[in-house]
Amino acid sequence: MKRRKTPAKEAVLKLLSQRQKAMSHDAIEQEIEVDANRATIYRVLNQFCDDGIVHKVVAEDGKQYFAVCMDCKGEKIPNHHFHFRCTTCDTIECLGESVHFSIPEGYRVKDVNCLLSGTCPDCT
Amino acid sequence: MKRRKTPAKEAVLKLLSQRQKAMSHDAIEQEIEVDANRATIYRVLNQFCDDGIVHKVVAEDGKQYFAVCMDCKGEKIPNHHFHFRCTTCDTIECLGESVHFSIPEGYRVKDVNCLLSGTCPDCT
DNA sequence: AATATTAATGCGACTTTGTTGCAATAATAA
DNA sequence: TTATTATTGCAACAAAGTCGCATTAATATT
Ligand SMILES: [Mn+2]
Ligand SMILES: [Mn+2]
Ligand SMILES: [Zn+2]
Ligand SMILES: [Zn+2]
Repeated sequence: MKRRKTPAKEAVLKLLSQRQKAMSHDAIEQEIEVDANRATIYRVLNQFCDDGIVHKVVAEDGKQYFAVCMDCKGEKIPNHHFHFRCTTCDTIECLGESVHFSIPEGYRVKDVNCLLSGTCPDCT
Repeated sequence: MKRRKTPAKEAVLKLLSQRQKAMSHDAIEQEIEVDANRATIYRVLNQFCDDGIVHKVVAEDGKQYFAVCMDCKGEKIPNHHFHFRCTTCDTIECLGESVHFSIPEGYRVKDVNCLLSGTCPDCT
C-alpha cells in the first residue's frame, strides 16, 4: 500500500510536530486546522504509528496519546524512555531518561510502558 | 458511610485474594462465584480502591485491572514497582523490581506507572 | 423478634473511546 | 485524460465504565 499525501495527514502531522507533547484524539480534533472525521483522524494516527512516524502512549486515564517523538528519529524500536503526563494541561511528553530494569527468569518482555504523572514546568 | 458485608464484596475479594494477579472487570465477572451486575462489580472494586484494599492498574489496552497487592501491605503509598502484563493469559502481576528515575527541574511527580508486557513463565 | 435506617444492588440508560464496512471521493500513476 | 486504488465520511457498532433511581437487604434500634 503506497501512502498518499492528504490534507488530513498534513494537518495532523503539522500539529503534532509543532507541539512537543503527545495529544489525545480529542485534543487533536479540536486544534487541527482542517475538518476531519473522527475515524479519519484515528486512521491517520494509526497509520503514522505503523510507519513509525508517531508513537502511541496509553495513559492512566485509559486514553491513547500520540506524539512525534523527538528522541527516536526514525528508529524502528526506540530506546525505552519514561513519559511524563501533566494532569493539568493534559499532555504527555517524552523524557530523555531511559528505563532500566531486570526481571525474573521466564518472563519475556515485548513492550515497555513507563509513565510518570504530575505537573509539568509550564503548569507549576 | 459505613461499609456493609455483602456476598458480592466477599466473592470479589476472595477471588482477588486467591489469584496473585490483577484481573479485569470482565475476568472477574466470569470467574466470580456469585451473580453480580456489572455496575455492582465496578462499585465494589472502586470502593475497595478507595479503602486501599485493592489497587488499580491501567494497561496498554486501556483497561483497568484490579489486584490485592502483595507487596504493599496496607501502606497508603506503596513503593513504586514494575508491573508485568502477560498478553497471553491477560493478567497483571506486581514485580518486586522497583522503579528508579530522575527527572529534570520543574517537574512534580505525583504518580508512577510502569508496565512491562509480554509473556509470563506460565505461558511460555 | 419486629422495625427502622440506609448501604448495596439491579436495571437500564448513557457517555466516552475507538474500530469497521461500505460507498463516494480524490491522490497518484499510466 | 483516464485508470487505479488509497483515503475519506458516514453510520453503525463494540467495549469499557458511570450514573440515576427504585428495590432489596445488611445492620442498628427498639
Ligand atoms: Mn517517547
Ligand atoms: Mn503492585
Ligand atoms: Zn502542564
Ligand atoms: Zn501468562
